[in-house]
Amino acid sequence: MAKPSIHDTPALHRSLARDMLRRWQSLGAAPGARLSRLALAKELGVSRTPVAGAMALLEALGVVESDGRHLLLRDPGFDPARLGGEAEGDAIDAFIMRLARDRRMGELEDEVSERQLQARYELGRAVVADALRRLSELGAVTRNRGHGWRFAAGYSSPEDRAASYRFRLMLEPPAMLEPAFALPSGWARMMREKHEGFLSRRWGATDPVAFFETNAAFHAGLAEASGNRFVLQAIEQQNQLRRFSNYDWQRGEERVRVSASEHIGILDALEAGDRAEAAERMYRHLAGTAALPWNGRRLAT
Amino acid sequence: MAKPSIHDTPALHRSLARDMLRRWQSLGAAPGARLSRLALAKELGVSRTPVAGAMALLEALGVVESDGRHLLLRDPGFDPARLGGEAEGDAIDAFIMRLARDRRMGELEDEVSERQLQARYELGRAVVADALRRLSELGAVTRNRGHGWRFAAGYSSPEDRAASYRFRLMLEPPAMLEPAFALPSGWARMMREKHEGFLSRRWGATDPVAFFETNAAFHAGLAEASGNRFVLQAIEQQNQLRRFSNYDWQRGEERVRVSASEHIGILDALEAGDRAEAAERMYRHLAGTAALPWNGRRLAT
DNA sequence: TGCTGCATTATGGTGGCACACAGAGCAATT
DNA sequence: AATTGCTCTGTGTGCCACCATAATGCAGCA
Repeated sequence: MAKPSIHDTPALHRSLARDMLRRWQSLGAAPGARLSRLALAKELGVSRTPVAGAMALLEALGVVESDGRHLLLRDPGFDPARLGGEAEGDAIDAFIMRLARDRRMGELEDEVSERQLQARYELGRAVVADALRRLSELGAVTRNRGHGWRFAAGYSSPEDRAASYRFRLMLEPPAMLEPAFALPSGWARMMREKHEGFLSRRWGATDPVAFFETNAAFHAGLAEASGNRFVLQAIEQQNQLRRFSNYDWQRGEERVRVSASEHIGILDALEAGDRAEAAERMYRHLAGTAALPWNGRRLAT
Repeated sequence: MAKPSIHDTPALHRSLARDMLRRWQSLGAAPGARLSRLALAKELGVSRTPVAGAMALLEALGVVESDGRHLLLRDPGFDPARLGGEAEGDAIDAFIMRLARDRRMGELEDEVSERQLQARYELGRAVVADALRRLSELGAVTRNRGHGWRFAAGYSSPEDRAASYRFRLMLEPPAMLEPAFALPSGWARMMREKHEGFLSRRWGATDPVAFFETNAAFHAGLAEASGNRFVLQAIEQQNQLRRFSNYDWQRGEERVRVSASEHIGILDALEAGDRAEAAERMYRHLAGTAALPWNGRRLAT
């Protein structure tokens, strides 16, 4: 087991290997090309050490060959996805999601201490502390004045929910009218297909989560297309908040169909080049969703 | 020196003491009133231990008197500000400000390691790491893939500056039209006085910083009045970003006068109850400021 | 000269430990 | 019965050392 394997290899090495592979493919590099570790290091903005590690990994996979001293590219067609860990969601993100799930299930008290969480989830101090800090920035959790943390009670309250929608109403429609607004090529088609999937398939048990993520990606994608990083940041934050707090997850099939077709309508307008119409539809979409009665139970203050 | 003094007393104790003092004053508590530590603890959402500490502090200051067993209120008029540490700016905040200043002075490289910063500023690792993480959330600094951090080069770039203003243009005017919008009583008058100070006084050397903070407080105050916590959060983030990156700090007297009078104009409209007019003026104010040529030097990419 | 392997140094994440302090139970006091 | 002092346990933070790994210097080589 001394050979470098895909697993148990430093994350940075894998990540660099993936990046290089992608770059070779997009540049159409031919097998047999000579590679310089030093040049690669400069290109990637990193020192030679991790580059050497990445190349060792690629050599073990037969993508690259070392004739003692020099590196030769052998199989540039290797699928980068096989290097795994693509969306190596932060350990912190993963933990936040577990917290969200357990909270939803009612398996987690309102008031917790960092130690409890450390023990319960078998995590290091750093991860727990970071996650709590991030959640507190979202407003999902607050520090007690003394010890411990408290999951914000009013967190999924109707007031917060309304504030969230009003906030998005201020941002999302105008974002589509930004002068720099431009969708990445292929994005609209990809999104459309995902949404149509929800309309044509029968509604399954795992679909609520899948639809939530599609929905989040839709809104984040449009925010990104606005070209304004602050808008993107704000929308991603809203997504994370909703992901954590379970807004809307239980919306039910009927409402999902409505949402999906509204999204598709927005895509229609965008592809027709009518951004004003798209913004208008976005406004109605958000306002309509906001006005829905919400079936969450009201927590005690 | 064994007596509890204002200093070297746990921050929580001081903070609780301040809170209680404020509450007594706003409730108009009379001297001689009996106090129960247990009741106070419940009120403050904290255990009896820190409450006891806070009361010991107040006793040392003569605000409260202990007849062996019971607590009596003696001097409810004591000025809470004398307890000091009011805006006990996080060590982290203070450090961030030092970084900002040194960066502005060009005394800090583009690329730094945590150790360097630790050594240079004689701080613990935790403070440095936290500060960098917070700055990275603002986008002011980014992690290198390997080791080290890099101050975002394009950070005060014209593009980012424009994005920031466009973001605020989307939020701030509509925020003033929110149905729940309501200014705290006295806020408008207080703000007006501050601004008029800048118009009437001669322009001094320390005024740029003071005006920046007044300006930030003005915008944050309006955001808060909107009643939407997401709006407030976004605006505060923008303030912190601008504070760090030194947008506008060197605007010069003439421009400050214009800004101050535009702010006063907005206050006029609000006090007249004409929020539509106020929002319109806010829009013009932001758009006008955004269009200013910016005299910052452009950093190399 | 430009690159490599090897060796050295520096970095940042992690875990253990200690300390100051918050929380909570209990007997005593009124 | 309510509240307090006392005490003990639990909590979070700072400090330190360790370790995997990234950066870098250097001699050798094409």
